[in-house]
Amino acid sequence: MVMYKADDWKDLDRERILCIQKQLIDWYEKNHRKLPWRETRDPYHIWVSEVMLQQTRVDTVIPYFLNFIGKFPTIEVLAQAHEEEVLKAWEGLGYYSRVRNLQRGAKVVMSQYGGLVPKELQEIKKIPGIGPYTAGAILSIAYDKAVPAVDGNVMRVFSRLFCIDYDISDGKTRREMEQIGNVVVPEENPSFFNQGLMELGALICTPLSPKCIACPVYGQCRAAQKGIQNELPIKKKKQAVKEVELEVALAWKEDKVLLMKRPTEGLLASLWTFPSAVREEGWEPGNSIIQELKEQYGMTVENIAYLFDAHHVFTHLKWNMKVYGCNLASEEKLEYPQVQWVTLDEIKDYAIPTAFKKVLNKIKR
DNA sequence: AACTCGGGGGC
DNA sequence: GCCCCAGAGTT
Repeated sequence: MVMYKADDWKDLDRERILCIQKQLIDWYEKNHRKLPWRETRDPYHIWVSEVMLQQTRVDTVIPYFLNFIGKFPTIEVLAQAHEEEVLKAWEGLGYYSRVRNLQRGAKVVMSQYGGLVPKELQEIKKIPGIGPYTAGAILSIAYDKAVPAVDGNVMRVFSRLFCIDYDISDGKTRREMEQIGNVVVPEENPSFFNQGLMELGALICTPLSPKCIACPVYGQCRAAQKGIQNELPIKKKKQAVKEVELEVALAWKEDKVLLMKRPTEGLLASLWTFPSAVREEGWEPGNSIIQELKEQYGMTVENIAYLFDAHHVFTHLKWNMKVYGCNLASEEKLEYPQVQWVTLDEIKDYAIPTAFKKVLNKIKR
């Protein structure tokens, strides 16, 4: 069932590479989508778009990108912004540690690189949040450097174009693919070439039912020649989803509800949520959250009542949320900055993950 | 090398 | 409801 070895690219002749380069770049020039981050060569704007696109589809990213660039138009502004405001601009995008890395990166560029995104691969990779893919994307798109930018789209295209059956969920496969990228990326217009590969993966060479009939490199595609484009790429790893019961407390004081800032590491790091606790095995309903409020903040719950259920599925985790209304002992003092009483109007200023937005929406109804 | 980290779209 | 989508940091 193996088609070609992954070192098949060594057999690629110059003529074939030139053909793929020309057809892809021509196709990209005629067919690429007009997107906000394609209107600029500002390496910072490219950087922001690439970090967003690492995790989210184009249609979702567009409004976030415009808002983010509007609020933080330069590296300097981002470096000096309050983290709360930065997180708020990322609210709903997910993977919140990435935007904290982005801001860390902005600070590094200001302090170590005179405010300019470095142009050398070795240097740009040192910046927090910039790995092999993002480094290649910024250098090729913003600086016209002939380096590969291998993301999931590109690995899928390569696996089909060259009939490579390596498991793309394996880390070393990406390094193999990067070697291929090094061979095929042109000195002339590496920007359009790399973006062309990714655009092809997004529009034509899609994960399911690829549109080979419209593909500019159909004639060069070894998988299509064999009719096995639907069997590629090979991807083995699958994640199991764990289910947990999460108790959530809606603690009211007059018209205000209690919010808490989550720890700076782990799931939904640094975001604001209602107090919550994973239900302990064998505990009475409600007791886990009562215990959490007591142990973490010295708060005493006077009474508690089950309100409703909500659900949220993460990649590897499902929360079955049990939402409780509760009253705290009246004399509770809040000496923790990570604890706030907030009106439903003020809540818009806090970065709240989608899982808890769902709970919020149920309250408002 | 294995694990962690969100949320959305297609069918 | 079940399937799919990804790249970077950490350990």
